[in-house]
Amino acid sequence: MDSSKSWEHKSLLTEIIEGMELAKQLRLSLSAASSSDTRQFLVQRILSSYEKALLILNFSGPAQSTAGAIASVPESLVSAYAGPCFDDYNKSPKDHQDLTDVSKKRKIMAKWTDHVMRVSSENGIEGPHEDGHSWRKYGQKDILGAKHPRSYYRCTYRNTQSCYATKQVQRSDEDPTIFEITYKGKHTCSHGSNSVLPPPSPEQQEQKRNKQNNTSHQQQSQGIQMSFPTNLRVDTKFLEDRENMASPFSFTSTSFGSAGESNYYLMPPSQMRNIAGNEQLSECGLTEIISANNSSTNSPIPEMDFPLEPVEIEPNFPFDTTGIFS
DNA sequence: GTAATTTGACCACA
DNA sequence: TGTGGTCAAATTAC
Repeated sequence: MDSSKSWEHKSLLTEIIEGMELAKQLRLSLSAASSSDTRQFLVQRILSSYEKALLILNFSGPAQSTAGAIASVPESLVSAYAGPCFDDYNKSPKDHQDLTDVSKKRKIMAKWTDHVMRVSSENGIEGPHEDGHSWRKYGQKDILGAKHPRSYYRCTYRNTQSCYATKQVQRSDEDPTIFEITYKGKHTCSHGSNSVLPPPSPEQQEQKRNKQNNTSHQQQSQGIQMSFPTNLRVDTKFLEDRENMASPFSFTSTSFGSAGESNYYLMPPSQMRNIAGNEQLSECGLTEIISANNSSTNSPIPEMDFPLEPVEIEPNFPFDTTGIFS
């Protein structure tokens, strides 16, 4: 690591640690009935701190570090962003036609990629991700050069609501606890992230079948929101810069809908709201998601509730900074 | 009984 | 022709 990288690393750590400290102060402030001005000030400071950290990431080389952070965003978030307006940018009318013509098989599939992310399961169980959508597995294929087969999922409501969203899940060769997930298409069904409690994902169902441990049961009974801090960790390696992204993220709506073949997200909704603004995001259907995320502690979108949950800012929160920023 | 998963076969693309 | 994506019958789970 050269000196500039080291400086960035240090600055990032400083900003993130400051954000944590401020969040703790805010928590104390909330419990201590301090003035709303104080709280707002703390919130502003927290957001500012994270903005700076993200800015540093943005300047410090696109694909590696920032993409790593992207992978830390729970799939649900990314998937949600990928929803309403996420994929029309690269589909021609013919593509839309083909989507409804199953006999054409994979004619257009090569151009379908919406976004790719990697999620990691610390306990190694299958299915580290839950995105609020209901998926049905329709195939599995051994991929040349890959140690693990690739699984293919489509929306459960493909037939009933003509929802043609699909995803591919592949276990990483290097780290079997990491899953590379590729989303394709958009959800047009009404059973997505807005459902009160989504049906268990195929991965969760597999967990149930395997009965590997009690954790999955606890996750299900307690709500999915708790599964992120416990089961997911930041995948610092993330994706290679295969899409040659000029910038892995920007705070404008373009990064959500028309940036290119693939899109990578690294920000929790709260950050996106703060930086991008609701007006722009709403074009992609983000407002609904974000407001839901912030509107209630009993969010109907449990997996959206990750940014400032107490567990996230506990002192023992697994800030694996060596992995994040290396 | 219904829904989801598995898996071999088929098809399109490079 | 090999590979990846999808189909669909058979199987399994609930």
